[in-house]
Formats: sequence, C-alpha cells, structure tokens
Amino acid sequence: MERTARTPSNQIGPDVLRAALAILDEEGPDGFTVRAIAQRASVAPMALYNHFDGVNGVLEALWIEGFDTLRHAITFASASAQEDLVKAGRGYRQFALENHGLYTVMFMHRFRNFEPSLEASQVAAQTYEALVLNVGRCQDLGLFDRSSARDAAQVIWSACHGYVSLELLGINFAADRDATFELLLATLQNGLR
Amino acid sequence: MERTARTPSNQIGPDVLRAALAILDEEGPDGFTVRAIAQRASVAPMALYNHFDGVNGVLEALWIEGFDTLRHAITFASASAQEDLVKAGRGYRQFALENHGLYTVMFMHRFRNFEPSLEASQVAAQTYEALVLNVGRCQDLGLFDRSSARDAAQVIWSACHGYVSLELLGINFAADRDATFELLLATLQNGLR
DNA sequence: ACAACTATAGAACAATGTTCTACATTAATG
DNA sequence: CATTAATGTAGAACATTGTTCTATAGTTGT
Repeated sequence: MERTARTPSNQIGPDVLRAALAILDEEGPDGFTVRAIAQRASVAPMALYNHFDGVNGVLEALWIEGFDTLRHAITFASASAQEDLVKAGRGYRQFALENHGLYTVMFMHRFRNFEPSLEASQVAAQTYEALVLNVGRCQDLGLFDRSSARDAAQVIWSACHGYVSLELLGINFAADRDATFELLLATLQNGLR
Repeated sequence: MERTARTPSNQIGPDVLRAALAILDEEGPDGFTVRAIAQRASVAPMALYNHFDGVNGVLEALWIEGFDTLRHAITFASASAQEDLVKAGRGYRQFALENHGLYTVMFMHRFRNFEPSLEASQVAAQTYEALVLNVGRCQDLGLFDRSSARDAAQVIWSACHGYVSLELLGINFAADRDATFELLLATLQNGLR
C-alpha cells in the first residue's frame, strides 16, 4: 500500500480522540475498534499505542474528558441556588443527549478490560462534589431539610441519570420527553423539601 | 481430546442459560464468550447455535427472562396501592442487586450486535405496564394528580433505575445505601403528590 | 434392531487487541 | 546545510473472538 503522509506528533492525540468519539456517537460501542479509530483519524493503528495505552488509554482519556465536561455542564453560580439546581438538572440531560458517546463510556457500557484509573475516578468524584455543593447551598437556605446534602445529591443524580439513561436506550415511554423530564425535576424539588 | 458424555437435549437449553448467567454475575460481560459458556455448561460450543441463535439468542433469552422476573418482582396487589408502589420500588432494587447479570443484559451494557427482537421488546413493555397500572391505582385514590400515570411511571422507573444502576457501577456515594434508597422512594412519593 | 436425530470435537474463517519489525519521514542538532 | 535522533507508517504475526462446516458417535424413537 502507498505510504500516506504522516501526521504531526502533537496532532495525533486530539485526532484520535475526536475520531474515537465520532465513532461512539454514530455507531456505539460496536464500531469502537483500534483499526476503525485509526482509519477515521487518518493515522496508523500503532498511534493508539504510541500516544495512549491502547484502547484502554483512549477510553480513559474520554472518561476524564466526559466527567470534566459534565462538571461544567452542571455548575452554575447565580444568586438563586434553587434555580442553579434546576439548571444543573437540565444541563445534565443536555450533556447526555449531546454527548451520547461520552455518556456511553461513563455510564452505559462496560468496555472490555477497561477499569478507570484512580485519577479518573477522582475526576468523577469531583463532578459529584460539584453537585453536592449546589445541594448544600439549597439546604443552607432551608429548601431541603430531610437529609444530608450527599444523600440528596445521590438521589438527584440517580434520578437524572436514570431518566437520560433509559432515554438513550430507547426505553422512554413518555409522550413528551422534555415535559416528563421537567416533571422529574419538579418531583425532586417538591419531594426533597 | 476425549469425547465427553453428551448431555440430554432437553437439558442443554437450561444448562446454557444458567452457565451464561453465572458468568455474567461473576465476571461481567468480559467473560461472556461462546467457549466459556459452553465449557461452564459442560456442553459443546455448537450447542449455542443448535439451541439458540448463537450468542445473541442466549442474550435474547436472558433479556426475556429478566423482564419477566422483574415484572413479578414489582407486582403487588394488596389493599393499599400506595404501599404496593413502595414495595415495587424495593422489589426493583432487590431484583437488580440479586440479578446483576440479568440487569446488565437489560440495562447496563450494549452487547456486540445484539438488539432485542420485537417479541422481547414487548415483554419489556409489559413490565412497564405493570408499573403504570400500579401508579394508576394511586392516581384513582387522588395520591398523584400532577400528571398522567404513564409519565409518573416513567419518572419512578427512571429514579429507581438510576439509583441501582449507579450502585452496581460502584458510583454510589451514599453512606447508607439502603437508607438513601428509602429517601429516594420517599422523595418520589412526596414529590408526585 | 434399526433408523433418525443430534451432541461432540475439531478445523476453518474473518475480525478483534496487541506486539514486533523494517522503513520513511520529520525534527533536532552540530 | 548535513547528519543524527525521534517518531509515524505499513505490515506481518499471535492469541482470542463469533461463526460455520464436517465427520463421528452417542441417544432416541419406532
């Protein structure tokens, strides 16, 4: 085969990640193979081993990128803690719907032999802490008083994750998905009081 | 290799399913291979093709078994609709924790080339209907009046699924997982009113 | 007892992740 | 600018995956 022009070193990493993400978004985990990613990135398969730790390294990078992006998507700091929390809920869902691939890596698929490293787990924990912080602000205002901020945050995250997770799986039976998600947010707000 | 004594036809199906489930429970999707399942069932790999439609056939059988079992786990018909609904929530979680393998097939992993058939999807829908029925009973009693039974059911299912899903993934940060799940159930009850 | 099933072992195939090697291109150094 | 060191590329190679096919032998039903 003809030898293709080689890609500059500092561009291979981002190229591979973008290609891997595009494949995950479009084809799901099935299409996520070393050769497919390399071809899509116009790069040699070996690039995944030179620039990452193979497939798992790519997954780890995506996992971290995912939780970092999610943290930003649910972080608001307006005057109203309660409004911030609602925005966080909507931001959570929007992130999931717009980043199906990342969400798959983070929550919806166990990739072969992949286990997030300690560092990656800490990034995930930081994202959770951002939510706990927000819930804590609501509690300081006396909005939630039934439980600890950590537990309330776990309930909120669970509900949002469950909703978008079933939505992405195609098991959402609601007539109006946007409206039913708002019902979920209202239920949490009302129920945690 | 020595030819092993052959297994009676009518026992191969159940044997394969039990073996597949045991592997999923113990090793997760990684260990779920034709050869591993066959070996665990003391059966030839070909058995998965003679008795099921290959790996996908086994997954389909597990999917149906899973939703059938789940339907029974959340179905109660006592005098109190509200109490039945709480029991359904607890039953949902108990099912997930006790059947990690089945729950993985149903909700937590996209197996390669596997898409549930129409029949399988209908079994899943029936499970959902069991929940809708229960929610409808609560609404008839005036317990929930904010929304349709279908939408309220979707919210409840989402919350429960999200909680146990994160729990099974090891992303549950609650100090007392049982208590926090009860908080979730109470939040739903209180919030949908 | 005989005939029809059907479970078994094993070869074979393409596709997977991964490693290794030879080579060509880029970048750094004198 | 010329030479050297890095590093990206193509391709072979290996074990493992799902799957199909074949020949053989044990089981079942008549």
